[in-house]
Amino acid sequence: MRIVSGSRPTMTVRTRFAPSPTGYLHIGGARTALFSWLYARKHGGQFILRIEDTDLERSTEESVNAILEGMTWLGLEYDEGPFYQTKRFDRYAVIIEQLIDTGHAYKCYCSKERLEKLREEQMANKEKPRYDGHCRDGATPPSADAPYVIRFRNPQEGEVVVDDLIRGRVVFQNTELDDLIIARTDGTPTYNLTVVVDDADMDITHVIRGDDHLNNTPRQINILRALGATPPSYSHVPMILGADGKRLSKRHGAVSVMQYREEGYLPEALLNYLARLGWSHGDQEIFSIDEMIELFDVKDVNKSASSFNPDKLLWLSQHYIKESDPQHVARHLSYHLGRLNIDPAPAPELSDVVKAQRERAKTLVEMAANSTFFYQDFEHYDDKAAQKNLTAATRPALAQLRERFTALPDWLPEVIHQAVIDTAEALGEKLGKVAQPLRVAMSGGTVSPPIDVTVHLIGRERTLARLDKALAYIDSTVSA
RNA sequence: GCUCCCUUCGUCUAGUGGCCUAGGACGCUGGCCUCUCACGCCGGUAACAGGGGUUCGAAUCCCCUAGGGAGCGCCA
Repeated sequence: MRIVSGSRPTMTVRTRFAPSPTGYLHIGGARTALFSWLYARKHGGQFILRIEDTDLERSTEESVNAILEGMTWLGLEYDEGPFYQTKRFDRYAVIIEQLIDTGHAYKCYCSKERLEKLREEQMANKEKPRYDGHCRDGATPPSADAPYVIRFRNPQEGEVVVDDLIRGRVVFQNTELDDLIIARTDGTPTYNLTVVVDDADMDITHVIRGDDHLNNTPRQINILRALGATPPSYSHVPMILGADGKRLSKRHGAVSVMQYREEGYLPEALLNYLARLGWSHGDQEIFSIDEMIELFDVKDVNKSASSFNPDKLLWLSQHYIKESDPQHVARHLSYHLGRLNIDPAPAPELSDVVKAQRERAKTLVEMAANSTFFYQDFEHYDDKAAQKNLTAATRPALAQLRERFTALPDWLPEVIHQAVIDTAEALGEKLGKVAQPLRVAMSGGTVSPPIDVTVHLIGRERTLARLDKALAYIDSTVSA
């Protein structure tokens, strides 16, 4: 017998993301979710969110919330769900009963001790550890109330062919598969059963998931067939490695999606990065969400694992900060300013600050940190900056700037710019000799947007006050 | 150990027998621009894991080797 998985072209595409709530939404899961979401969107189908919480020991509500929060931040909205498997136990029980009735499943009374011993022996004999079918052909209960699990009676002959959309044709011999447990001693169903029942019940047409599930696929197809259901199409996406080529873990830095928000990334930057990790469309690097939906195809996903490259993400981050609508960036930036206890409500307009800063920040965290002086007076000058720029030699320039600024008819960048140039010319100095001291007086340090833009944004009143402060500072250090 | 999967610059990748003395991007790097920091622009660096075939011709097809990974749970 040959069992082949295939797609059902006549049905509308329905994909799902099915995380188990045992932690936050991580990068790998987010990419799988993204691919599933893109595929559904591209084909005008539905994307379903299903929480696989059958492991009562490890599943937590906090994890569920963290996953939901991550999905929301990324903008991966689902059309149905979230469905919780723990709320479907009755349904699984019916299916398990059905499998027993049709002879596709049986009660197994083997003790954990026996199984453990069996496994050890097989390992010692260099065999693949697997269930030996002890109870497969009718076991007599050790006692009337003996505990038992339910096992799926896997075919012992033939092969299962998985026509994976990413890996191509993968063939498994049924002789390699053993009779897996589908219901625990306490009656609760296990993963391989619930995933199959749900995918069938929810009419999932395309299963896109991590390739750690590839080896489970033939078992799931066998259960599906026993149920008389048509297997969905499968796509197993390779895993994401850390920058060192090792499995991604906490020590590689951020693995949680929400941590990227904390670190100042725009969701579209992360999405673009994740999309390009394993998937490509020619030489194109930048994809808007709409372009991804239009161009994505699971067939174009690579077969090999890829390493996470923080530098490239940073590049994309800067790209989106630079190219996105300033209002949009401002909304995300205000979150980070809030974390610095800065209220961007008073002047200057935050989107104007974004326009001034967007070419010199790779993340919103960086932009927020470099923008504090627009909203708050700084306490101290940077030592080196002050030593070099706030001196007796630069005092005349600052004094003259104060005079000219006071007299300006309009407070506009062009006019301010001209005033700085005029000051330099009047003193016979190069522009930098005037602009840089002014910059330090305005920002407390040596880095800021173009000086005219900076001064303009700070506003006349505060500009004059900061010039006064700088002049006083010079006087105090010179006389000291 | 067994089964399954993977292998192009440091990294992400293009490439589906001739367009490849292998293209793009990130990074690194030389230069230009410049009021700081940046942005931008121009240039450079660097790869088909190894070995056998098939073919007039192979990064592309086949085989072997090596390396990496996943699975083998009353986890998902």
